[in-house]
Amino acid sequence: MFSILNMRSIDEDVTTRARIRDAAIAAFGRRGFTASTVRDIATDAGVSPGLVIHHFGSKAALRTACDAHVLNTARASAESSNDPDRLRDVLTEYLAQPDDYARELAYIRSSVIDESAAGDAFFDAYVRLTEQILAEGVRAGTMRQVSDPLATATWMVANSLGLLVLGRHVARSLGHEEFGTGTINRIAGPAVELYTHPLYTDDSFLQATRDVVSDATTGR
Amino acid sequence: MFSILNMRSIDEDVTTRARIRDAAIAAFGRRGFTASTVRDIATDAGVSPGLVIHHFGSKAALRTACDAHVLNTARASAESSNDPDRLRDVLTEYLAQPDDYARELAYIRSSVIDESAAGDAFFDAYVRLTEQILAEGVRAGTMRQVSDPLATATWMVANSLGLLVLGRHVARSLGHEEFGTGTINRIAGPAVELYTHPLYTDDSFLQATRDVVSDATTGR
DNA sequence: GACACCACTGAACACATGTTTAGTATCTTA
DNA sequence: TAAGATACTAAACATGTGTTCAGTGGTGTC
Repeated sequence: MFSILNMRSIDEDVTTRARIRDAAIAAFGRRGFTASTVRDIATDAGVSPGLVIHHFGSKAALRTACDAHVLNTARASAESSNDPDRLRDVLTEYLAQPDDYARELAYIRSSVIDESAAGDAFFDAYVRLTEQILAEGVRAGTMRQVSDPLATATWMVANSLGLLVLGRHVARSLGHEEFGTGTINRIAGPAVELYTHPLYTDDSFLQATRDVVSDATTGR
Repeated sequence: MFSILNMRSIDEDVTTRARIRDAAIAAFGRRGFTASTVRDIATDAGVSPGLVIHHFGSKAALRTACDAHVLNTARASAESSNDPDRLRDVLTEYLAQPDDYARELAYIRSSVIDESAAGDAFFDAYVRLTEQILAEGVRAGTMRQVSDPLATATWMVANSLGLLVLGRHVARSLGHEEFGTGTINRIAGPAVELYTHPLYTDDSFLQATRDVVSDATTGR
């Protein structure tokens, strides 16, 4: 309850306003926006409920401030460098150190789950980033040209974010107490393995899938 | 509001109790458990709020009844046949006809997102099913033996369920109004393509990943 | 026909919610 | 130091919540 407050990932802004915002980020990430109450956030921040409204205007505006602090920061740093060599995959970076970025990850998770303009923007930016990474990989010869870059990038982003959203289940499935470094370490290998060595031994299932899809798309 | 009530996927149980349960399934799937109110469910079912409690005892018990109706049914049918040749991937089947199973899919989505024993059981059962499918594929020669079957199965389940959980984003990313048949048709090909033709042209990234993981696991 | 049982409603209850308000302390600035 | 703004609290308000309760009408049973 207290140990979650001093993580090195969030800058040490000690103003009361920042303390409230950080408590809200933790609450929204833990229980979601609707289930989090202004009173709980105020208690976690050691403050009266009225002060939360005084500083942010409303619970919805508080959420917007949290979005700006977590998501927009992550999104901006993902979009920051135009140099393809230095493209940074922010989410992967966060996921690589899940214990240090636990709050950011939890907040991104809940933003992406419930309807939120900031969550939408994050997902879309992440797809664009992945498209760039794919294109650059092809140019560099490290990746194969895929048939549908946009859909492939979307699928890969859904995979990464799906790991985050379903982290609790993934951890439990692997016998871990909670989602953390151990879970990531166990999953990363097999995931990259699937991207490196094909699961299927021939094209038959791919052909079958394409046949079904084209049947559904053209005639019925 | 009314058209969502007559779908062919849900059996035509016309008792009031069943009408309430179906309205609850729709509400929980649409807005989640916490955000759904007993009053809204009662209104959708054309009934007074008191009757909802009269039939199910409490909102929590109503949820349990919905779990039993949707998740346990799906899970049971996934586990039903012991014959590996007839293993049915229920979620894939649902996802193949997203318009027909919209309510079930939405309900599974929200069950898997928020903490729910039924959602946990569904995920775990789905991992076991995937492990069996992988093992059978290797035996039949259609799939390659992976290095970590449990982690691979967990990752694949997270991918499939991630597609469902993030369906809204996936649809938007592909320019679709909403998540439906069109979205699935566009995604299925590239997804199976990645399972068939490797993304990476050599082992270097896989090796790098394994080095990082083993470093983190052994010494620090 | 009387009785018990059941589905069902409308109103109320107790509590939790986001927000407002009146008032107090604390800080800033001239 | 005086004054005005700002940070902050305690209490109240209005509304929405899950649930309860008293009562009504219908249905089947002896």
